[in-house]
Amino acid sequence: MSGKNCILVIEDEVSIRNFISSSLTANGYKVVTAKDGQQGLVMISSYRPDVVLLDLGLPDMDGMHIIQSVREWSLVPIIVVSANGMQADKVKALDLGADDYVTKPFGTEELLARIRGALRHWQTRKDTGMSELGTFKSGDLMIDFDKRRVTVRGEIIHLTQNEYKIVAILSKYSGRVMTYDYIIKEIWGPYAKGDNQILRVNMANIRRKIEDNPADPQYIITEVGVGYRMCEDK
Amino acid sequence: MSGKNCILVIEDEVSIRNFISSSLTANGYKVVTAKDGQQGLVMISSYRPDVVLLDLGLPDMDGMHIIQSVREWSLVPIIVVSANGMQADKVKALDLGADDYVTKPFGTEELLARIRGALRHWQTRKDTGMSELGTFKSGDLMIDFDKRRVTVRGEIIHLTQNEYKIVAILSKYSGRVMTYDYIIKEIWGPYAKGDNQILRVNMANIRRKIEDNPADPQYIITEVGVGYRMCEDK
DNA sequence: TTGAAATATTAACATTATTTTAACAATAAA
DNA sequence: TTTATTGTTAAAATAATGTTAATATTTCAA
Repeated sequence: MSGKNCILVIEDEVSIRNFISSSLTANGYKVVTAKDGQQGLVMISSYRPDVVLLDLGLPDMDGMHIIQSVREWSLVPIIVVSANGMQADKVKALDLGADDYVTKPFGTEELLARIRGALRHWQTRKDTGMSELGTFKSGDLMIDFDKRRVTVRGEIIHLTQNEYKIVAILSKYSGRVMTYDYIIKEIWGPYAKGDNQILRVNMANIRRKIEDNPADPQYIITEVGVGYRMCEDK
Repeated sequence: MSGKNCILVIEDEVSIRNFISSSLTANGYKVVTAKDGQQGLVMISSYRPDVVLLDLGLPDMDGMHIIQSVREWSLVPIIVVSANGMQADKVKALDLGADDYVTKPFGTEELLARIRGALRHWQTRKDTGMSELGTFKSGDLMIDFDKRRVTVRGEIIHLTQNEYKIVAILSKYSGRVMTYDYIIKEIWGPYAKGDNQILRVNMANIRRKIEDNPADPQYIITEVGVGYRMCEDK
């Protein structure tokens, strides 16, 4: 990795901007900031940051609009910063092409983890021309996409077609939240009914098969109101 | 190696039969004898010896015919005993599937060496299977791609053209799920009808031939909705 | 060439696996 | 607490696969 990774922080509140800025700088990132959407869009195109941290609650411009604009010409990872409880916003942001989100209030560790995740994904997408290798691994869980085989501690786990598809989607984008809607459309097609009951049943079955304690899942985490997230390898 | 190895001696001359029999018994082998071809064939199928010692000059039946008959259903090592000078016979016997030969007169040491060799080959073929390029092995199942020969526990399994192709495809990519579509296109060409009925019938026939319990297959596993998978060697 | 044997294909039905629905329990958010 | 969301279970409905037998088709030897 040559040089520091550059993070653009788009955030109107000075205190939060400073907090993020110093946290990231202290951890070896180069940081640039923008105090509103207008300035943010300009800086994305001029600075070409490696990651964008975007507060959804900006004064001058709807955050969704920024995501949309950027996605018209760039795939730079966008991590959305949203106020707690605004679940609908998270879903919408992810749908529009945001890569991940953190909820206020958040700690440095969480923020750094998300940024690392975004950078890693971005890197592999650039390196391998997507198609992230033939296997996924997280803890004792292993997925061999070539063989279409899932193992936990070496034991072969049998998954049905839909179960496998769900796990495959989640692990392909591990570390990122995949919205219910996205997963459902991916498996049952665009005309599937909006309800996520089937997905819930499938998830229960998957967890029964891959988790030590399905009531306290370690691999697939629920993000209430948003979707599921596969943990990245530790 | 549990218990003694069993050697079947097919030989019409009493003196030679007794000589061989006592030599082998003295060296820890279990020996059964047959005095003609007819009796020999019966004993191979009933006693399942580990090695067959076959005199080519039998009164009732051409030795070549015995080799041929046995090779239709078993790979048990056959050591041919031939009169000196019958070079053409040796070649023909080996072509038909004999494993080795000794020429009369022979000594105990030579005979024992040949038997040990045959047992060793047989054992490694059974144990490590593969090792030799061009073969596949999983459990008791062995496939010799060069000879186009499939055996289960040493017994030769006759597969039809299509059955063999299916097994060959699956074992070539063992451990990986091969989709119905791929297999069908591979065998019946790109314009085969999409239905997999034929494949299902073929699979039923294959399993009846190679599986201990076709209702609970150990070698070829079905991945519902996807395809079939040949188990990797255990 | 013919006819028996082997093989391939088709069709009908049995069996099994998966998906979906529904009712309710547990948990998290407001 | 109250409500919304998610988890869980079991039964019903659906779909996929296995199995058998009858019917073509091919192969091969006389």
